Amino acid sequence: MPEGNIIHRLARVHRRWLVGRRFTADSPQGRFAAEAPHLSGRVLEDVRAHGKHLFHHFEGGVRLHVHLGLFGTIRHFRAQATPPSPACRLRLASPHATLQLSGPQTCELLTPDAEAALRARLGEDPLHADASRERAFAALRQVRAPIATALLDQSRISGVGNILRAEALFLARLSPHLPASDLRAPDFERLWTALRQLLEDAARDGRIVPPHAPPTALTLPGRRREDRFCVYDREDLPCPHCATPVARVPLAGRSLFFCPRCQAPRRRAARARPAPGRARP
DNA sequence: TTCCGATGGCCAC
DNA sequence: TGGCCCTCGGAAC
Repeated sequence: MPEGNIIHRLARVHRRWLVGRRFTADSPQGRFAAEAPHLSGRVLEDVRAHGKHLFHHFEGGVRLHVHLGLFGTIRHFRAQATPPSPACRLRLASPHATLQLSGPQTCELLTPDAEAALRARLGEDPLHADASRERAFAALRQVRAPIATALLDQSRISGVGNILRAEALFLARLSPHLPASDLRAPDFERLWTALRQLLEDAARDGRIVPPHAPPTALTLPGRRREDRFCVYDREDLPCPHCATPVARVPLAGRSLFFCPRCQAPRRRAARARPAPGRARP
């Protein structure tokens, strides 16, 4: 269930916990059986995240690239691991830790050059300390499609998924239908700030909880998932800011959630046209 | 027990 | 734009 925050959290945990250990690798499911021997016996040297992509650097220049897609999960075991599910694509085991990866969209070995080429195709990652907001702004402004569509384009900004898109546009009070090419600098600043805030909080806490989520978020027993969010998955529930029912519309095959009032399209500035039949002074 | 939808992304048309 | 792949939790029966 990954957006960029989850991947960065995984990278941070793996760096702290797994780097320096030597692993054996196998593929209970069999679909990584040909590659697993190339990892076995190698020491993990580093773990990096870029957007939704995770890179494990093993000694000898062997890179494991994982993209969890919509369904992928990584299970961690500090000591005794439970038997892997039949769908477990890759199991990495050391005496102190075991990882079980299942359902990834991508699980492959890369050379350092191939990893660099892949990362070069990705947009700025707001979670990278050296991310360039100027490049991100310029990349978004090249898109004529709605900003909601542009935000999911990983070659523009990397790591934003459907939840972050909805919550960040809401926090920035931007209409999801605004053409990205019409984005103004102050709009982008609010959007970038919202993205960074949501991603950083979620990477630390392990889940996305917007700062202005309804007061029921995470507190009431039996709470529903949608109570965690301001607009995502809250169709017809009141906007936490103005109580207008949250709208849900399909956009490019995904559900888009927004408040029709707080995120109303901005009105075009009225053109200065001289009144008919009246001379200018 | 069965079915459905989901925080992605690729491909064909 | 729609179909498809990957897996699994929870809703529906």
